[in-house]
Amino acid sequence: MAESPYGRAGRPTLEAVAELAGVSRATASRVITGSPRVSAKSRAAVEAAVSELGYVPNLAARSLVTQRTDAVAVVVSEPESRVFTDPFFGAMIRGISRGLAAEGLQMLLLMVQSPEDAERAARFLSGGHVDGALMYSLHRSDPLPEVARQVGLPTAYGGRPWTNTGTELYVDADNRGGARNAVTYLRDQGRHAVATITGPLDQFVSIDRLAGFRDVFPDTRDELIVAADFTQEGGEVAMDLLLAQAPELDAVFCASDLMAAGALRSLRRHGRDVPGDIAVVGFDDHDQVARWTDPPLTTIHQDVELMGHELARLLATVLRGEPTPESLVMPTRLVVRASA
Amino acid sequence: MAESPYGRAGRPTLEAVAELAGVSRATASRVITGSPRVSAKSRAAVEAAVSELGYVPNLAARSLVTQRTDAVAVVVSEPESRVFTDPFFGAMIRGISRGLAAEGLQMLLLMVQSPEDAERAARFLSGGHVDGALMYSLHRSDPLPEVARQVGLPTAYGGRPWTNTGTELYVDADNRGGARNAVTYLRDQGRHAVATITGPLDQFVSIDRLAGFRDVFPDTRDELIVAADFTQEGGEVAMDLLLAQAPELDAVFCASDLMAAGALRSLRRHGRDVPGDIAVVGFDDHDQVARWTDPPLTTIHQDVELMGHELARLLATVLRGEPTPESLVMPTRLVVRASA
DNA sequence: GTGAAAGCGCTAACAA
DNA sequence: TTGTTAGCGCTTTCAC
Repeated sequence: MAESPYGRAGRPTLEAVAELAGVSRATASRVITGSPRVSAKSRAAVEAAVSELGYVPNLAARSLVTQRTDAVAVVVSEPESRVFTDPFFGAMIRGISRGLAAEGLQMLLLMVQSPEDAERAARFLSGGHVDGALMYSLHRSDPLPEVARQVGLPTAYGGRPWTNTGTELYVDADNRGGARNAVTYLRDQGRHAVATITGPLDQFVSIDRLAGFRDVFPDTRDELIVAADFTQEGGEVAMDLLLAQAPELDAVFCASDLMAAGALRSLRRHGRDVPGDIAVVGFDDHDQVARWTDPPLTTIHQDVELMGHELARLLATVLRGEPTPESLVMPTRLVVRASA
Repeated sequence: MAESPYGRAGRPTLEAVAELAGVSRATASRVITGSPRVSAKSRAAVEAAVSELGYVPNLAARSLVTQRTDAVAVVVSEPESRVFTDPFFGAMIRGISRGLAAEGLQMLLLMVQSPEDAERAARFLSGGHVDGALMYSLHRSDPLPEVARQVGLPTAYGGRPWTNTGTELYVDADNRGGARNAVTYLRDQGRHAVATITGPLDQFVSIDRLAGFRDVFPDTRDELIVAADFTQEGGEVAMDLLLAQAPELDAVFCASDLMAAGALRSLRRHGRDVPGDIAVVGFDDHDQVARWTDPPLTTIHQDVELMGHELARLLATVLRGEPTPESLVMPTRLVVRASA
């Protein structure tokens, strides 16, 4: 009796397909991989065999020889509470997902919440299971970019990365320009005691938005600057603090819509009218947030989904071996609603 | 000159480790895989070589021979807009992620939004890249459970699956009991024109919650039952409709907190007092929603994160080859706040 | 255009 | 305890 052309997992192997089609394994492989050097006859026979057997290539075997996996890891190392609360993450993943799909790449989402997770993720990234990685919302102490660099894994970043060899590929929003825009608008409205609620200052996104604020009000005293964590709760607490230590303020620029929503809550609680007493501007322009706050939020618009899409394209370009593309800085714009 | 013990990707192979440690590849492999049949001396030598070289096993090669990947796919086939808006998904993934991590399994999240995505996911699941799959929030027409069944991929479901061979493993909440509880509470409060806003009726979770409602009010007329889509917007529109076609209603049971939040919005717009004119009960008890609505939501509590965790454990048990565990139905309980 | 054969990097018998 | 050997399922020269 002949050797079984079925793998140990019970699924048909290329061997089985070749046998049924009456060709060699090599020819069957050529058909599967879409090589042009196959006769129409062989191709038809192999295709028939594939569908009759329900053959699906064993990806481990393939990637062992090709050294590729056609899969890309997306690393999100942020407390889960934020990932599923802040629309930013969803929009980013949506864009990445679509971009990757368009390039024929499978997206694998790795959520890293703890040092053990980071360890596991590092092993995964190093293990040759993916051709490249996408990382975003990185903090200064995140170890994964260094891991990727060491193992030579092609990586693209959402937001400017902390590692800086000058060769990192990234897609960023014009955070500084956007912030400058927002704060200029407040100033032009005649506000002169303008405060800001920043994100965590171990992220460039926060640093850049604060820099934009300072471009307009370089001499702002410390009482008007409070760092929070991009969450609604954080924004609310920060606003309480601002109100306590600088009661004369007449405007606040929040580095995210969610924090702005929290600030609005605090202001309502304190009986301050928005924008009458205090003007509020956010950053992000998330549909789910900015249009639903009371009053609706004046904010800086950025197209996060597009950023995710471009990020995926950038990495795909690198993976195809094409000349390294340029990093991208995406434009932002002010959207005026009722809060300022 | 000797053959290079470095793989084509430039990373050291087991061969290199073995050579540096002065042992055979087999012994090196034993150390890596944690076999006890190795002398302390060899073990030390191999471990030293591993860390000196920064060796990481090639997972494709390993899984080609072991037929395992130690990775599990989590399939979420729901419009992305819901996935990142409804806290349910985040909580579930968080629980799964922790459960899988505790079992030493890598989680791979596959988001399926379109038929092409489903196609790609099907190929991925069939390709031997994962040892098992977790699927939840399934609709009747989702093709992936059947794919998993056909290729014999161990799978566990969040919520009762539509495929029914009697052998499916699942973790579900006591949806019917919870709904019954909620509606009984409303009846006991003296409400007699009780309406309900259901989820999509191609999901068991919606069917079961509606069944619980009917357990208490079997003769409810059609005007008091409106199907929505689990979103806040859907809940709002559904409430508008209810108000129009059954203006006498004095209570409404919503099959999710998000829909309840939408209903509250509609009621406020129509100038109806909650709970004075109309009592509202939700389902889920999401921290991020139920405690923040105005008024805070009376709702049915379920521990979604725990469900995710148990789901992961169930699958891990199967993957270890242990006797198939029992499916789980998790308890729910009524949490009374201000809306009813 | 096609097949034979080599080998990707690893684990797991089987011997020693 | 250790090494030798035989593959896992696939792609890809290299001849024909």
